[in-house]
Amino acid sequence: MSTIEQVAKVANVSVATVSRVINNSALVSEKTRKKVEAAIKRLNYEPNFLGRSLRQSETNMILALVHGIDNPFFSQIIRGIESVAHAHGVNVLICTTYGDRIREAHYLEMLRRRYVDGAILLSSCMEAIELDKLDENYPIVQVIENLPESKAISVSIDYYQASSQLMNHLIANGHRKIGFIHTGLQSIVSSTEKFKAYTDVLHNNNLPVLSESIIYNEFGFESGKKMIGRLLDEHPEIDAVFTASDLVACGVINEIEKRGMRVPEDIAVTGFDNTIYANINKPRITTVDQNSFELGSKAMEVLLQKIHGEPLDVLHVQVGHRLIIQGSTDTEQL
Amino acid sequence: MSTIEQVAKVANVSVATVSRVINNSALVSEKTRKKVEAAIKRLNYEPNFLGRSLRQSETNMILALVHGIDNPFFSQIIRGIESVAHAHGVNVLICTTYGDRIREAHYLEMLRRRYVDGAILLSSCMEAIELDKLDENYPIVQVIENLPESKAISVSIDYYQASSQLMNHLIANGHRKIGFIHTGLQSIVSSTEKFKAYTDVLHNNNLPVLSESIIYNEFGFESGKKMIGRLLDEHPEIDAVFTASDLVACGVINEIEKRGMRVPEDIAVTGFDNTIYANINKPRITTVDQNSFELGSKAMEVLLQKIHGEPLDVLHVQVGHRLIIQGSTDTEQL
DNA sequence: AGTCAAAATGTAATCGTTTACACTTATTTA
DNA sequence: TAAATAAGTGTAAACGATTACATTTTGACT
Repeated sequence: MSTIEQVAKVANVSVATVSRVINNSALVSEKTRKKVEAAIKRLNYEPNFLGRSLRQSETNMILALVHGIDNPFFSQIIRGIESVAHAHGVNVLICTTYGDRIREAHYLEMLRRRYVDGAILLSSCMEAIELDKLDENYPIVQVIENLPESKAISVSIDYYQASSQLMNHLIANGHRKIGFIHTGLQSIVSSTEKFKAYTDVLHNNNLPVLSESIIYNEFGFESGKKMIGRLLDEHPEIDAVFTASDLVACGVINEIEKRGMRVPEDIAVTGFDNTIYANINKPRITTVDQNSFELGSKAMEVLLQKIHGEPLDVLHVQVGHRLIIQGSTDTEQL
Repeated sequence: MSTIEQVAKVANVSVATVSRVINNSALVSEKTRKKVEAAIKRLNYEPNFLGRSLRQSETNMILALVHGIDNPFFSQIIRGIESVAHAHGVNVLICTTYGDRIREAHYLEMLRRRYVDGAILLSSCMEAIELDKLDENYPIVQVIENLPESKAISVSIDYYQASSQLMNHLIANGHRKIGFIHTGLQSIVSSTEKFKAYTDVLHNNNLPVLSESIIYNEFGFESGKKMIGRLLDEHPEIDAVFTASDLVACGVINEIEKRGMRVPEDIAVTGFDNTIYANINKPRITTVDQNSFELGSKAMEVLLQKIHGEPLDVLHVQVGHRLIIQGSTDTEQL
């Protein structure tokens, strides 16, 4: 590989001049620019990132740390991140944690070691104290999840309100025995807010709380099947189920139908996130659109501000959501 | 942030000694090691990766370049890559191209600029010539797709054989009017091999070729719906459809049922990849398991060999596949 | 032609590491 | 005890870029 020095030699100029050409400095005559460009082309030269970044202490790369990449909801958020990042000449490196604390910490070393200029955390599994410590020293932003005690800025929808709307929709459609399927870590906000809305709405309507509250850190099809099975065994009377994600709802519906009941006629089911899963299931699943693309782009905008040292007045950025009523709760939509 | 020099000053030793401690050199006495470690702790020092990498010209990071991250088949492959990488202390940076040549080239700059030690390309959209040029200078490996004329090593299953098996299965089940849904770029091997197998098997059985050959670079639900629509308009007689991916098969089945026909009784449908989509659809979809995890781990092993300059005798690594017969082609599986 | 400012170029320090080599001790060996 | 060896440490040169500052060249103006 060729270096700036070799280019300088070939073009018969100094390394400084070559650097100026690379960085489009105005301080270089047309003649030498031509000469240098020819040399660059001849040697097939590409500036070494490490050298440059070391000197400038910025890399124009950011880290998007995500639980796993096969969740279509996450991948939409990442598209949002990328769109803003690319518009600003910033590259996005996606790394996966699969909920593993050690691996998460390991990738976050990239911040400390100046490999990236900042990080966006999608559903981090850190504690508030660790997060705050990181936040004091490096530009980071949380999306979807936010640790309420933490001072690190976060971007998400209003889970409580969205969940309340879903619950009110179920009640308006005549459901009285509504179950709740708990997935996701107990500690994360999206989970607790959903559950809080669920119980609050029930209480306000003098209805019973029927929840399967074994906690999984899983949003999968199979865990949906397993948990609705348990819930039905315990509460065969339920006529509706609130779940935390579309894929879980798919599993729930699958198991309900396997047991000979119909959705939505016998039991209505709601999902969350408005992913492809909600729309390829038969019936389509009533869900909440989180504006995932906007979640991502907003998060990236905030991160850029932090990177550039601009002051931020808010601790939380809220994005609007949209209720999507479909066949899994409403026969008219079938 | 503190530097190695500050640590050296605090510990009252030279930077070389600090470096030795960091890198666990045997050439340092227990006493000084303790002293240096205390200083490191006190200053909260973390080695700057850029400095180190610049000097050693290796980063212990590799790039996984992928079309998009929401394809569960891809994400399984990436898990395979990660598992081998992490076992060797290598980090995996995932970057997305969405089939955009320019963006792909842009991320591949990371190779040239020494930001990563190597790259794995999942369904690259480069030309063979470009790819070969890259391959001459940097460690790269292709997975799934491989450009036949290229000299860059690749890892995949035998698409031709897998597709033939699917076709023979359909014919064995009595189907005679079998359609083909073309998705993916015309140029990519997985597509062409599938189509070749399709036509070859039909010819061998004196059956007609009925294909919808508009080419999309899309493996989506909606494109499946659209294309089966066109195919049915033109060939209402078909009794089976071969598709290139599970999600496309979902769309195809959805549209068939919307038109009042049943799967598999009226029309049998096959998918590809054995993803979650094949298993949440009703009926479950007959498909081919590509051993995606193994595809990824093999690819990473090969890449490590290339990075370490070990000679490789083969140009292509083949991984075994498995036919999965399910309800979408076989009433007995319903 | 001589003066001066502006433009173009070069020199060398710098970023934070690693590491070859030189040097100083401590330990063994004859 | 002196010489030879080994172990521990330090010095300074890399790695490949950017950039403040110094220097040279150019061109305009008197």
